[in-house]
Amino acid sequence: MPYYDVSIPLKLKILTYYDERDEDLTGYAVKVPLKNRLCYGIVIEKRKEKPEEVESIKKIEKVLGWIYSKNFIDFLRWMSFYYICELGSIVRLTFFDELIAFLEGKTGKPRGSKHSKNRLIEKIAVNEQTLATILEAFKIRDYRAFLLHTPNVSYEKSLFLHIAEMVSFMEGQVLFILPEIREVESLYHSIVDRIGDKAVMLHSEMRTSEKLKSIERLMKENIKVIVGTRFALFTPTKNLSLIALSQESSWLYKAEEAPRYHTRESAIMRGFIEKCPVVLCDTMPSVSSFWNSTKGKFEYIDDFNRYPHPEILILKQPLSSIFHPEALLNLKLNKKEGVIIVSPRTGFSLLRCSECGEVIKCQGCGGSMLFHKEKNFTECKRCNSTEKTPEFCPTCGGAELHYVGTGTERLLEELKKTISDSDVILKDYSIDDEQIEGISITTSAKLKKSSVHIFKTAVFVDFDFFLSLPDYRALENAFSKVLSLCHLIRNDGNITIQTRNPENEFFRYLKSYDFKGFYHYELKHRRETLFPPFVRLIKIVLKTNKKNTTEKLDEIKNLIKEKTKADLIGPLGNRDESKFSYILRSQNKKELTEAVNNCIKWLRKMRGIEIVVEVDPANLKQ
DNA sequence: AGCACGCCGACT
DNA sequence: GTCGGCGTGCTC
Repeated sequence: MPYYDVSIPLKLKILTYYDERDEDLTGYAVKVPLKNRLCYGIVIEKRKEKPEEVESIKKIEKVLGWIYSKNFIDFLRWMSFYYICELGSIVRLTFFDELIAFLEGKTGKPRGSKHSKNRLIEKIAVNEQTLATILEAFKIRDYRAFLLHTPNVSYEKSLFLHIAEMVSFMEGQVLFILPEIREVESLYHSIVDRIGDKAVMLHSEMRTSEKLKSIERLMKENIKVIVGTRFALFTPTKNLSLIALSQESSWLYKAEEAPRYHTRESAIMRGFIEKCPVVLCDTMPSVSSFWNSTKGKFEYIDDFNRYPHPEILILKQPLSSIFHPEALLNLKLNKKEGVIIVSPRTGFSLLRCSECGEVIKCQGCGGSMLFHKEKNFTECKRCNSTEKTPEFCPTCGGAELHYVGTGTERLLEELKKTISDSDVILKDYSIDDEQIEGISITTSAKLKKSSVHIFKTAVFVDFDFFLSLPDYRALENAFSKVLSLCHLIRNDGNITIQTRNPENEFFRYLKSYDFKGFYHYELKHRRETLFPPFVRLIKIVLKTNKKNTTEKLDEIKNLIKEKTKADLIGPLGNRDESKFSYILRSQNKKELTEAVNNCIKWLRKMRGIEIVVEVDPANLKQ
C-alpha cells in the first residue's frame, strides 16, 4: 500500500495518509480527514512503509491536482529547517488557499477600475553590459547570484522594465520583488503598459478575490512576469527563470510575523534549489551581501558610478548653535533652489539635567523622553507614552534642564529666527511635493531610497544619533540613510553632515563614497566582535503563563545551553514577567540551526510554555 | 454531585 | 485551525 506524507497548512507536523493509487503524488493538493473534519493539504513525499509509531492511517479523501514541483517543495523544506518552524507554516505562505480555490473551480475577480494615480515609471538607459549578463543567465536558467550595485532606485526599476520587455518573447518567467506596495503597483502598471497582459501582481493589500485572479491567471495563461512584495517570493511557478530584488537591504524584507523569514536569504535559496539566477539590487548593498560577494558567492556588478552623485561635506557640529556657519551659508545661498534639512527626530529636543548630566528617561522603559516645546509635554517613542514636562530632574532633583539634540520643531524655530526673509517658504517635506523652493524640514525616517532628486542642497543635523544606536548594523544603516538623502539631491548639489566627531573613520569612507573601504572596515569590526555575517544569531522567545519557578527557568536555560553548545546571551527581559528571551550565537552556523531544531522538539514537550524562534533576528533586545 | 467554561494538546 | 478532554469553580 502506498503511503503519502502530507503537509497541512497549519501549525501541525507532517501526517501520513494512504491511497490505493500507486503513483507518485508528490506536489499534489489533496483533501484529507483530520480528526472529524476534512482539510486540504499537499503531498510532500511518497513512502513505502507507514510510520511505526502510528497504528491507524486514514485514506486520502480526494486528489485535486498537481500544484508544486519537487524543487519547490525542497525549497519549502529548507525554509522550514532554516527558520525552525513547521512545514505547514511555510505552506501557508504559498497562496495555498487560492490554489485550492482554483482547483475547486472558483474564479477570482480582477481589481476594479480604480485607476491608481500612480505615475508610470520612466525608462532610463541602463548599462547594456549588465542587462546582457542578466539575460544570458536568464536564458541558461541555472543558479547564479548577482549583487548589482545601482546608482539609484529608478535605475533598478528601469532595469526591471528592460528585462520585462526582453523576456516577454522568451521562454521562462521572472519574479520581481520590491519592498513597498506602491512601488509594486507602479512597476506592475508600467510593465503592463509595455508588454500587455503577460504580468500578474501579488501584494498583501490585494483582496482575496484579486489574489485568486492572479493565481488563476498564473496557472492558466502564459504569464511572463510576476511583480510583488516579499510574500510573492512564495508564488509557485511553472517555469521560474529569474528572481530580482530591488533594494535588497530594505528592512521591509524581514517578515515581522512568524515565520520570520528574510526575503533576501530566502530568494537566494529558492534560486539555488530551483536552479535559477537571482539578482540583488541596491544602492547601498547590505554588509551581508557584500561579504558574500567577496567570498565569491555573489558576482558583484558595479553600476553605482555610472551617474554622478552629490558632494558630501562633513562639518563639526558646533556646541553653541544648531548650524555650522558653513552649513548656514550654504543654506542661505541655495534656499531659492530648494534646501532640505534632516533631523533624526521629530519634536524639539531631548532634555538633560545641567547638574547630574542625566538625560530625562521614560519611567516605564528607560528610553529617552522627547520634548515637545509648543505643546509642552514629553513623549517616549519606544513605549508610546506621554508625560507632563518635568520641572526637576527625576534623578537628582536638579532644577535646570537644558535642550540636547535637535528635532524638527527646534529646526523650525531656529530657521524662523535665522532666516528672516519673508519670501522663504518653510515647510514639512512630503514625498508627493511638487514644489521644492524654500526650505523643507523632515525626519530621517521619511527618507526613502525610492524618492527622486529634487533639492539643490541638504543639511543633516545631529547625525551622531545614527552612530550611537545600540545595534550592530548602526553604521551600515547610517551610510544607507545618507544615500537615501542623496536621491533627493540633484547631482550637482551637495549634502552637509554635521557631527561632533568629524574625525571618525566612518566619515572618511562616506564622503568619498568609498563603499569597499567602508565594508572592509565594518567587516573587520564585526569579525572582532562576533556579529553576523561571521556568526549566526537565533533568538528564542519564551512565554509562560504560570509563575514558573526559577529552577524551572534555569532548567530551560541549561537545556538550551546543553543541546546547542552555543554562546547563550540572556535571559533578556524581566524574569518575573511572562515573556523573556535568549539569544544564541555560533560560528558553526549550520550546526547551530540543527541543534536549535533539535532543542525546540524538547522544549515543546514542556508544559505551559510557548516558544517563538527567530532566526537572524532583526532586533537583539527583549 | 452536576454542569459551565476555559485552557491545552493532538490531529496520521 | 478546531475539537475534545480535563481541571477548576460555581450552583443546585
